[in-house]
Amino acid sequence: MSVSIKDIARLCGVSTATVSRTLSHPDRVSEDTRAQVMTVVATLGYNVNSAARSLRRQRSDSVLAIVPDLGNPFFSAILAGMEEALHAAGIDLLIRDSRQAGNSGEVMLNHLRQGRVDGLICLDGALPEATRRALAAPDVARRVVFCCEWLSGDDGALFPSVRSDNQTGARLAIDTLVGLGHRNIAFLAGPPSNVLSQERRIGTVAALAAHGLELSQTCGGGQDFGLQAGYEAAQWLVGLEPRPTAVLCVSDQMAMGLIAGLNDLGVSVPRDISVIGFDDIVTAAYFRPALTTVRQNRGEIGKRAAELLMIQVREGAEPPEVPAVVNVPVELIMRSTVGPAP
Amino acid sequence: MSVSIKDIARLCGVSTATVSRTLSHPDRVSEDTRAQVMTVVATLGYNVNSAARSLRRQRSDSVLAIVPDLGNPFFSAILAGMEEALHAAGIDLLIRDSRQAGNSGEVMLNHLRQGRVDGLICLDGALPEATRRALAAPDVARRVVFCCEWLSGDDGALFPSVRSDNQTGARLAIDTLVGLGHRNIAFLAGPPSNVLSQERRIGTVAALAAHGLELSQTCGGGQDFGLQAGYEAAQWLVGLEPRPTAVLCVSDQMAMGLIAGLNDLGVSVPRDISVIGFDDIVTAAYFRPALTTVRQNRGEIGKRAAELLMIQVREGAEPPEVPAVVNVPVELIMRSTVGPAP
DNA sequence: TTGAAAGCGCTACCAG
DNA sequence: CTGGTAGCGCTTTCAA
Repeated sequence: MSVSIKDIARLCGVSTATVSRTLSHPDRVSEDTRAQVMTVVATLGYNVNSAARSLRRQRSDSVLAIVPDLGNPFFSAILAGMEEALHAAGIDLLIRDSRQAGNSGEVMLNHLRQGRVDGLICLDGALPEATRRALAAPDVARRVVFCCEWLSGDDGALFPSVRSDNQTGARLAIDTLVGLGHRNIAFLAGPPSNVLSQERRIGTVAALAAHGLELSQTCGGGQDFGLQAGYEAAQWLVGLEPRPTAVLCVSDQMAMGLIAGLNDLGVSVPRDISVIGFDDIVTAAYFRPALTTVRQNRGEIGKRAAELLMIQVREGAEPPEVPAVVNVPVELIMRSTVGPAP
Repeated sequence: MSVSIKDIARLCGVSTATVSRTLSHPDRVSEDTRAQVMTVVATLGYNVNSAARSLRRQRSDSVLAIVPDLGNPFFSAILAGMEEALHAAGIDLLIRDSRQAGNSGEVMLNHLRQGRVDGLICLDGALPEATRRALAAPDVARRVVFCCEWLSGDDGALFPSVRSDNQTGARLAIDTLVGLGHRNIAFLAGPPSNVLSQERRIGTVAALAAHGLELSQTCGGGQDFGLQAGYEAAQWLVGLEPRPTAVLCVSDQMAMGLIAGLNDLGVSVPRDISVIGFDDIVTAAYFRPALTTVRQNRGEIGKRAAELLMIQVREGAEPPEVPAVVNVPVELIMRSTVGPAP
């Protein structure tokens, strides 16, 4: 068995209460006592037992982030931003891939219900109906924050959320394309029911309308935002009559897959078709042609989501009537996949 | 406060011991009792308190995976493999990015020492000296397994590890290049002190020697295995005299960065220079030209590492004299970045 | 098959 | 500023 506060107390000739106080509230202990206890703690290599502390305190000081696809490098900087903010507050970040465990809903909820984590940061807006319902319970809802994605519909309004300014992102892209003479512009969506697919499409339609244009076509084929889905969309795109001269894609991975697919079909980007992605993942700059894309401020998104959760979870804090929705600004990064309309 | 076994016990007219038994050892309880308890459990929506259970059982049923860079999509399939194996055994997987928290060593160790996790799967072979020493303590060492990377030197022998057959991977690549007429072949390493850089370089040198050739040059510039390091290496490569006609890269990301850099310098892949990567991350197939690479069986690596840890951690199991080293086979995936020597 | 009871390690209350 | 002590929720002997 490893060393406990009892051992420290005995060696210091103080009570366990004093040892505990020294560790948790150093200011409530005399300087001498503190110094002595700290010395012995260091000497014996004592570590608090987190189970005991959690049981007693009725909180775990850790939160769980639910990511829909850890294989998408898009999420890494978001998680880094979260971790940094949480770490500063002494809170631990756990990470799970909701598509991986097989059961996103139960995994999330059980962690919360079993007290393994104090809160949830959910980056997955596509939750099964049963999970959505369970999340809506008041004592659960106040421990949950959404990030990047969110729940559409009435339930969505129950949770604070942090997201990029998706509609503005779409507008930046469309304005640029229209400015280059493109009139026939398509939108490549991910899963049709996904909020990001929908929101960015709405922004696209609105931006086109401002120029007196209509959205040429929307492809919403894929089951995810991945490369393969983009690759397959190339076939669809070249089959369109008249063929669009530009495409806004809902993710960088889809954009890269699309470009690879177009390439294989003998269509050149940007000569024949211009392509814009969304996210600005690291690879985008090294893809050739380098991908023009809407950059999301990923670190900021993660940080804000973590902060929101910490406020929300804090005991005594009355939940605001209307949960906050934070929109994080985006920015268009011009690279080499956009050119003038042919 | 949420519902506890006391509530269940009261409603069922049994003792808390019986409720606990029903939940943890259903077979040690009469069928009637079990049915009744289960019903009430479901009705009240009871969930075990994990802190209490961990405190009492003196184990957490969870393990921590330490990943050197979550932004590298290479790791996702490994984590998926781990999670699957662990989940089947009722064990929870926690994930941390060792480069992110600022302090890889302390983070890892504290989780273990505080009893938050029962074991560690470390994918990072570049640990600070203090951490290496701390890991070597017998009661710590038996709770640690390495995966992908490992500790070089004497400490390394203390830990079981699972890795790809790196030397064979290098040989497959070199044999292919030599077969295509390449005689002047360079190796692009990651951080020079990294075991993967070293091991794959050794395999490269040995394979070349088998053909009566010597390694032309090694570049070991980068601080990581990332795209930027590869991009920068392009400059180095084109400056060599005579210029190599082929390069084996220690990672796919570096290979892609390198190709982008060569592209920007007006050097064509594979016409002027052939490039082979290592890993086969998802993007490799969609990069253009599609990346020829040594595929690692990532799911298998993760699974085996998890299994090894579970055996190792199991109480009562005497640690074997010589910890296991598992070599997982690799495979060369031919795509479009390799051609005949100019 | 079941119940009583001890106790995992820690924190926080209440007295002094 | 410090000590005594109850108790967080659960599991596990030991006895019945």
